[in-house]
Amino acid sequence: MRPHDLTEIRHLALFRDMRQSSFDALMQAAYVQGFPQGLELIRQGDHADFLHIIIDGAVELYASWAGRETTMAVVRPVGTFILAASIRDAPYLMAARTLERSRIVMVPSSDLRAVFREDSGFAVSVVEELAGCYRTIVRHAKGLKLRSSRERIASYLLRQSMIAGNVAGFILPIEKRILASYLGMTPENLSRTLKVLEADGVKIDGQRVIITDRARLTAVARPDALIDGPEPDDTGRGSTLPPVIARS
Amino acid sequence: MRPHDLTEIRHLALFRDMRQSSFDALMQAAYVQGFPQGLELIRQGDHADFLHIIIDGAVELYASWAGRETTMAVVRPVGTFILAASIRDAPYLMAARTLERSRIVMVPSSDLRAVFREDSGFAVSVVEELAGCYRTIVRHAKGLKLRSSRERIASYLLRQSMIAGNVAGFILPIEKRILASYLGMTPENLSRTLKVLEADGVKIDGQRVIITDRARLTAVARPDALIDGPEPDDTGRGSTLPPVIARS
DNA sequence: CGCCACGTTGACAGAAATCAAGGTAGGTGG
DNA sequence: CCACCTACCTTGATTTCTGTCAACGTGGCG
Repeated sequence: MRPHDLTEIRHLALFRDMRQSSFDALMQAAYVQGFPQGLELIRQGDHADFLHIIIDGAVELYASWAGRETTMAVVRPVGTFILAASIRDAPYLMAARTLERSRIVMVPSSDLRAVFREDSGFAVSVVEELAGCYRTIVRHAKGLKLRSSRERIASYLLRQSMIAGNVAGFILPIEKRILASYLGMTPENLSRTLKVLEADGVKIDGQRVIITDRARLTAVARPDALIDGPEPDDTGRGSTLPPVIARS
Repeated sequence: MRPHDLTEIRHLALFRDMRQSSFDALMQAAYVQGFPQGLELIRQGDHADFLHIIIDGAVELYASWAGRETTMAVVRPVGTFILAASIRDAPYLMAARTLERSRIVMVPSSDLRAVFREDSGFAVSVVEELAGCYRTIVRHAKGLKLRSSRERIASYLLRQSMIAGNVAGFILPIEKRILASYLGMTPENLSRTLKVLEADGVKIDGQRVIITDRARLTAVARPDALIDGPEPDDTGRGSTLPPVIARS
C-alpha cells in the first residue's frame, strides 16, 4: 500500500480516532487491489469477509431480484461500504460493481471485529459510521415513499447543485440510467421528466445541468433536511461524506 | 420499574452481553412511562435525547413530508427504536406514535454513549443491533424498488404466515391502512390487490388470513431471504426480532 | 467507417392514485 | 337492547403516472 493511501485512510472518519497500534494492525491485515471497470466485486448473498474502502474510482451498490436490478448507492473515494454485513458476519444484501477503474482496500472482517472490541475509539467511529449509513438509507426510503418521480428528480438536482457549492451549473456525476435506477424509475421516465422540468427552472444538456430558476425548482422539490441530508459543509465529526449519491 | 421489566430488558440482545454494573448504571438513569393510544412520542426533526424500549403495546414509526405520511415500521415488545439517532446525537428522521396503550423505557442518550465507550460487550451489542436495523431497512427499500404492489403484499402474507409458525391461517397484526402505508401504497390499492390475490391461493376475511394454496402464493411472491429476512427461528445471537413489520 | 452503448422519443398498456359513495363492525349512550 | 356514531374498509369510476416496447439518434472508440 502506498504511504499516501495509508495517510488518506487514516484521515477517514472511520479510522481517525483509533490508536495507532490498532490502525497498524488493521492495515497490516488489509490489502489494496486494483479493478477494471464493470467488475463485480461483491455478489448479493455472498459471505462478508472484508470491509471495502474505495480510494480511487467509483463503485455501484445494487440489488437484484427476479431478474430486475436497482441501484442502491454509488460510493466514491474515500468511502467505505459493506460495513454492516462485515460487522454482523452476515451475507451481503447488495452487490457491488465498479463503474470505473478502481482501487480498493480490503480489510478482513475478523480483524475489524477484533479491533472493534479492543479500541473503544474505533468502536465509537464504527457505530457512528453505521448510524450514518442507516440514516442515509432511511432518507432514501422516505424519498421513495413520500415523493413523486418529479419531486425526487428536482430534489436530486438541487442537492447536487448544493454539493457543487450552490452553483447554478454542474455536471451529473453518474450516468442517467444509473441515476434513474437510484431514484426508482426507468431511464425513459427520467428522460421525459427531465424534459418536463425544463418548465420549472432547470436546463439539461447531456450531462450538463443548469439551474435557471432556483426558486421555481425549489418550489417543486421542496427540499427537506430530513430527507435530502444536511448541508454538505456539515462534515460534523468528519463523516465519510456522500459525494455522489449516498453512503453505503 | 418493575423487576420483571428489568429482567426482560436484561435479556434483550442489546443488553444481554454487558456487565451488570453497566446495566445497572443505564437502568438507574432510565425511566418507564405509560402512554395512551395514539400519542405522538417523537416528532420528526426533534433532538434524540433518549433511546426508547417498548415493553408493552405497539409503536408506529412514520415519516412525513409535504403533508403526506408513510409508515416506516411498527415496533412491538420487546424492541428498541431510535437507536441510530441516539448514538449520533442527531435529529430524528422519523416520528413515533403509539398504536395502542404502551409502556416504554427511556434511556438517556448521553448515558448510552458513556456506557458504550466503557463496556466493549455493550459496544458489540449496539453495533450489531444497529447493523440489524440497517439491514432491515435495506430489505425494505429493496422490496419497494424491486417488487410490484402485488408481489409485496404476497411476500408480506407469506412472511407473516412463517412467523406465525408456517401455519395456513393467521390474523393480520396491524390495521390494513397502516399495512398499506408500510408497503408503499394506498389503502384502496391494498384492498383491491388483496381481492385479486384470492385467485392466487389466499383468502382474506377482515383481519383473518388463510393461505389456501401456498405453492401458488409463493410463485407470486417469490420470497427471497435477502429481502424478506431470515427464518424467524434465526434468533441468532438473539436479535430484537421483528415480530410485526420490521425493527427500527 | 461502423459498431455499440447510452439516451431520447413516441405510442401504448398497465399500475396506482384520486375522488366519491357505500358498507360494516365495534363502541357508546339513550 | 337498540340506535347511532365513528373509524375503517371496500367498491366503483376516472385520471394520472409509470412501465413497456419499439424505433431512432448520437457520440465515443476500435
